Amino acid sequence: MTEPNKLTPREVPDHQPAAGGIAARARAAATPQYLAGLNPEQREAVETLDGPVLVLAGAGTGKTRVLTCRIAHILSQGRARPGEILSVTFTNKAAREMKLRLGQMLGQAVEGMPWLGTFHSIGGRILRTHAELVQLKSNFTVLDVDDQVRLLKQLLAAENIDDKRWPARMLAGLIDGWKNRGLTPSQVPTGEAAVFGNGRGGKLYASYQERLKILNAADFGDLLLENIRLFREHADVLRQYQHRFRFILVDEYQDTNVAQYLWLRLLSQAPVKSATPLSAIIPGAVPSPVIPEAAQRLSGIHTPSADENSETGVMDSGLAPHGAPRNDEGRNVTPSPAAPKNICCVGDDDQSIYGWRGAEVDNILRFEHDFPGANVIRLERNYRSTGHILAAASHLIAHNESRLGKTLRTEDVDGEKVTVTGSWDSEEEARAIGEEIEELQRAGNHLNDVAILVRASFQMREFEDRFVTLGLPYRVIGGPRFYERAEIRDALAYLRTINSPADDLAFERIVNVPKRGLGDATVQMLHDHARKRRIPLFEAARAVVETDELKPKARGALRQLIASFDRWRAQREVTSHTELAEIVLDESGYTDMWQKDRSADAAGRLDNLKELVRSMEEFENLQGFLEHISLVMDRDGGAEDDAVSLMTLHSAKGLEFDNVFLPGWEEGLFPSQRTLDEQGRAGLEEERRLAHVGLTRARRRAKLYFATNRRIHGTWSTTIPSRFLDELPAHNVEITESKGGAGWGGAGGYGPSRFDNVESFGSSYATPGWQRAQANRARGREGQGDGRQEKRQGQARGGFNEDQSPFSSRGETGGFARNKRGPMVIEGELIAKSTGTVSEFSLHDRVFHQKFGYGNVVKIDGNKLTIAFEKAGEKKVVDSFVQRA
DNA sequence: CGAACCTTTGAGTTA
DNA sequence: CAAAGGTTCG
Repeated sequence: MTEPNKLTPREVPDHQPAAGGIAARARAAATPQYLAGLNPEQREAVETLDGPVLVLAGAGTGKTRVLTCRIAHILSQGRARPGEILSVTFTNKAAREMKLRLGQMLGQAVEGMPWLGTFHSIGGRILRTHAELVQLKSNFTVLDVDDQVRLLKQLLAAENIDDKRWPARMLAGLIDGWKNRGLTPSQVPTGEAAVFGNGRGGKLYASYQERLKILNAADFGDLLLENIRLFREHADVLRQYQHRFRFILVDEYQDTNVAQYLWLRLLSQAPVKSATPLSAIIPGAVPSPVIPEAAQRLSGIHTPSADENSETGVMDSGLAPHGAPRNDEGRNVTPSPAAPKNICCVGDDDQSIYGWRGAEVDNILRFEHDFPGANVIRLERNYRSTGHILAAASHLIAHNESRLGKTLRTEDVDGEKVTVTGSWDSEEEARAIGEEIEELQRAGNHLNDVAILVRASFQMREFEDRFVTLGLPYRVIGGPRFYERAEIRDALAYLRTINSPADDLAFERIVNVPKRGLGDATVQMLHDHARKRRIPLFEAARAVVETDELKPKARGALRQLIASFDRWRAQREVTSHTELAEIVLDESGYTDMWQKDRSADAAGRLDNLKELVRSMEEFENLQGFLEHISLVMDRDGGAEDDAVSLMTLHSAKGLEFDNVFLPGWEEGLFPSQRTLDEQGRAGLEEERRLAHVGLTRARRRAKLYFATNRRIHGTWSTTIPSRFLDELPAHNVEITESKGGAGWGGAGGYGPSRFDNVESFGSSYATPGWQRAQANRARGREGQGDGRQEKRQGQARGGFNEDQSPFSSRGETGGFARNKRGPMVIEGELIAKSTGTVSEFSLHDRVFHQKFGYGNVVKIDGNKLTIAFEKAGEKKVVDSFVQRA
């Protein structure tokens, strides 16, 4: 959660004190400066240090600010030392942001907060300290999803389970889900354990955990689950931490899952004086109602909601999942031996968007129950968005039933209305947005103040293509994590194999990368060998090369590989770890492999490898590097240049921009059909919260889009506008025509007209537009054949009659691609945009492009080049985007 | 063993 | 449509 990356005048009431120097700290004794800029609610949230506090902080209300000020307050009041404050966030980015702000606030007075970090990094850290107690060694490896799946595949094979019918990925998902809910193998409800592999799911989970211990490895879920197990089984260790953490702060509390909840609950309990059975604190420790509750949920048995609404004050949907009975007596109302610690959770139930990852909105809805005597403080003053945007967002989210209810206020001007624009298809949508961005740019806006937020990442491509053509700089935020990229994982696998010869997964990953002629057959026989003698793969390999079981070729290659590793391990003693990494990548032929690779991303991969080596410098040694890499490595930043940000709605949480474009508001895509199918009404509400998050990212302009046709799985289908558009308050919304060429709308389109019936916004399905759309969809189903034809049909349906359409008379004789609309306009735009300067490239030049790879120039038009790419085909690109190859 | 070709399946969000 | 998995042939 990163709050303002930029302070606007509107945020004056929320203004950050200047970095606190000595003077600032001297004054802190009187009215600390960090308190001065806070509004009364914020101040209450900062100053209420004792007992449990829940801060319900709506979007843009200064959540991060409250958290950091609170820490500053605790420290300056002398209530705790930095090492006695546990402060957890979800992302590294949020943790970094808080550290940064704290540093600014307190000067260098604080060396740093050792226990400020993500759930996973802190969990991992605690686990390493007590690794032996959970059958691990302190240098255990954190597995990524890839390793997990490969391990599970092996287990499936061992059990003779057909991995077609029972994919390893599915099992990985199930196990992950169980871990998210804090369930060890023995605690998984039998019914649930049986759903996989003809009843063998539970068994597989158990053997997976066993294998992890043998490999000295933990997966992400273990970082918390094993922590919980540690605390449960070793009360003395738990007590030690309970004692240490005098204050606990939790960011994004609405996103916590059951495991995180249990973990927090364990830690937030004051030290237990008498021998209180842990089961009194942790329901999961003994058979307890909480697990069955979750079990019912997953197995699809929805128990009708008991009427506990009056108790909790939560408006319950009456439908699962959130409406499931709460079993308060079982869960945590058990009288505690001591009052809960000073725990402060900050969150916003309206921004809970990680239900699919196991987050329990219930955690925040139920806070007052869990922590009796809790102070609940609402932050409702929004310092971010204009009136219209805030009104639209509030009205939308008001359609949700499961919420605590907040009313965001702003003192800002109304500003521009939220716009809704319909386009013919996703291409036109991208074109329209591209144009609007250029317009904003011309009006003096920085591209850094512009973001496009999509529901699903596949939507990004169209924008990227468009921006490349326009020469509009952009950056994709999120995307695959740095350490998830193949080349990084490969490099790490080499280092892991050096560091821990028992890491079979790592060895297996690189044994034939680059190709050494050690294929499946060889690996299989190594496996057999290893299993028979109960030794790691690497040792098996060492043994096997001494026999003649392998063909000479494979034997030689394997022998050489083993010799290399022996050499590297020896060098480890005398070389720095960064140098070693370079040597390894070099001598293994790995960098060579990519240098020879002619594909578009090869250059980028080599860069990533360099970046990896560079990042190693921050660590003491190889060991330390490997311990943290999987938890700490983040996406590459590079936010220096002025560029449009492109990301998913999920990764936009915590950010804000002056101008926010929200494309793809169509049924099926947003709200996502899959969420609806899987989660029903709760899913719809989560999607709506996502919409709310999207809107509230905008400071000054929020622009929504929907397209009538979209390519799904490669085929075009007709779509209908999202119901969320119907749920916007008409007063704050303006319907505009798509600018990306002749509009299709007019009297016949459902764009404008669906908002004619101004007062009927609440009853979505009654609007004329909705009905038309429904009818349209029904017809659209008839002929789903050739996409192009589909489009033409749709065009007629969309409401053109021949006279209205500027292109209809031209038909297909105009000499333009049939499915390209308004090519003249585009051409004109291109020419107009052309700088006129003669390109430094000439025909047939061989060039390289970051995204498309190698190609030849086939046409030059000012600074616009048409290039035939070897892989990507022919594309029109601005010359500054390519370099001579 | 591995490249080349063919078939199938799947595109939702992530620490 | 694209990636991933399977099959075939050199």
